[in-house]
Amino acid sequence: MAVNLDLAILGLLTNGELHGYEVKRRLHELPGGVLRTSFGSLYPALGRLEGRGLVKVAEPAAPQPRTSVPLSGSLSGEAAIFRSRRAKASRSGRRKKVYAISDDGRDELRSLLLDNVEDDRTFLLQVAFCPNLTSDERLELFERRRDALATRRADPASSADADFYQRALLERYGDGLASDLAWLDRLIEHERTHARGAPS
Amino acid sequence: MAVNLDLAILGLLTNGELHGYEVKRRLHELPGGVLRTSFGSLYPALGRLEGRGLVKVAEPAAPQPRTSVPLSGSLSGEAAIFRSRRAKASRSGRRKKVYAISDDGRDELRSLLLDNVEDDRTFLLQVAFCPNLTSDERLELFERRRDALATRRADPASSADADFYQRALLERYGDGLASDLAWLDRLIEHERTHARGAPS
DNA sequence: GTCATCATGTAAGCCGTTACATGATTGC
DNA sequence: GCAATCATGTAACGGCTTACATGATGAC
Repeated sequence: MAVNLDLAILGLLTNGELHGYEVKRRLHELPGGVLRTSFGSLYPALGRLEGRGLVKVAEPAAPQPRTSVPLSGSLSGEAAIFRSRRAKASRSGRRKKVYAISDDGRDELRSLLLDNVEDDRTFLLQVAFCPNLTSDERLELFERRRDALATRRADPASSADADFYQRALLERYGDGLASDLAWLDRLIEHERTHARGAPS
Repeated sequence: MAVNLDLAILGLLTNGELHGYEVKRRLHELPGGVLRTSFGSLYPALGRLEGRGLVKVAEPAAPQPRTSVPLSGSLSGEAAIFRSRRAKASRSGRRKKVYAISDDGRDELRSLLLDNVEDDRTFLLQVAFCPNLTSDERLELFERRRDALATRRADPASSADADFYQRALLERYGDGLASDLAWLDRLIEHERTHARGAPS
C-alpha cells in the first residue's frame, strides 16, 4: 500500500531533512522490520509526495564527509564556494536530493496517523511515528486499536472440522491477539500516566 | 504474492473439488484470517493454474441443493441424467465451474509447501496445508522455520536512539518472535512424538 | 586510477484491488 | 415474479519487485 510508505516517509522527515537513500536506510532500521522497501518503490513514492506538495526538495547541500570532518574556520569558506560552484556546475550531474516535509505534509501525516486502525502493518507504523500526535490523540488511537482487536477476538471463526494444524494456527492467532491486547493496555496505561493533566 | 494464492487454492482442492466462489469462502474460513482475497484476483489465479495444468475443470455438476439433500438410491440415477442434460443445454449460460487438482498440481503444492520458509504469511499457509506432506517433511519444514526465526532474533536491530514507542515496538517484536519459537517447538515436539518410526 | 559504495532514477512485468457487468437459483 | 444471493468474469488502475542504467564520492 502506498499509505504505509507515505506514512513512513513523512514520519521520518519530521525528524529532519533526508535524501532518498537515507530514507531507505532509516526505514530498514525501524524496529521489527516493519517496512522493507526497494528503490523502485521509494523514489516514485517521493515523487508522488512532492507532486502532492507534501514534501519539498531542499537546497542540495554540499557533500558531507563521512568520517573525521576537518572543519577549520578557513575551510568552511572554501566549502561554501565549493557548494555554490557545485550547485550550478552540476547540471546533468546527479546530486543528492534532500527532502523536507511541508505543512501540508504534516497535516497529511497526522491524518494518516489517526486513520485506519484496522491494518496490522499500518498500525505498527502509526505507533512508530505517534510522537507526532498529542497525548490525547495517542490515547484515542490506542483505544480504537484495542477495540478493533477485541472485535476480532470475538468472532469464533472456524473451530469445527479443523485438524490438528488448523487448531494450532487458531491457537497461535488467539495467543497473538491476547499478547497484542496486553501490549496495547500497557501503551494505554503509559499514556494515561504521562498525559498532560493526568489525574493524580 | 501469487505464491500464496496458488498454495491456498491447491491446498483446498486436495480436500475435494470446488468452484471458485466456494474456494473464496473456504479461504476466508482459514484460521486467523491468513488469506483474504477478492474475486478479481481469485478467478484470474484459477485461470492461471488451469493454464499451467495444475488444476482442471471438472464436469459441471448438477446444482446441489443447499439444504436437506434428499438422496435416495433411485434419485442418484436421475441426478446423473439431469447433470448431463444441463451440461449440454447450458451453452451461453454461466454455470458453476468445478475445479479439481491434477497430479502436476499436487507436485506443485508439495513444492510450495516445502519452499521459502522465510515469508510469514506463506508459512502460515504452509502449516494450514502441511497434512499434504509426510511427517518427516513436516518436521524438516518446522525446523527450518525455527532456524529462520532464530536468526532474526539474533540481529540486534536498532536499540540505540529509540524513543519509548520504538522500544515498545521492538519489545513487541521480540515477544512475538519468542512466542512463535515456542509455538514451533510445540509443533516439532508433536511431530516427533507422532512420527512414523518414532524412537521409543 | 580504480573499486566499492553512495545515490537517483527508469522500464517491464506481475499481481492485486475495485468497480462494473452479467447471469442463475432460491425463497417468498 | 421479485429480491437476495450465488456465481463468474472483465477492465482500469495503481503499486510493488526486479533489473537495468547512470553518475558521484571516498578509500587505498
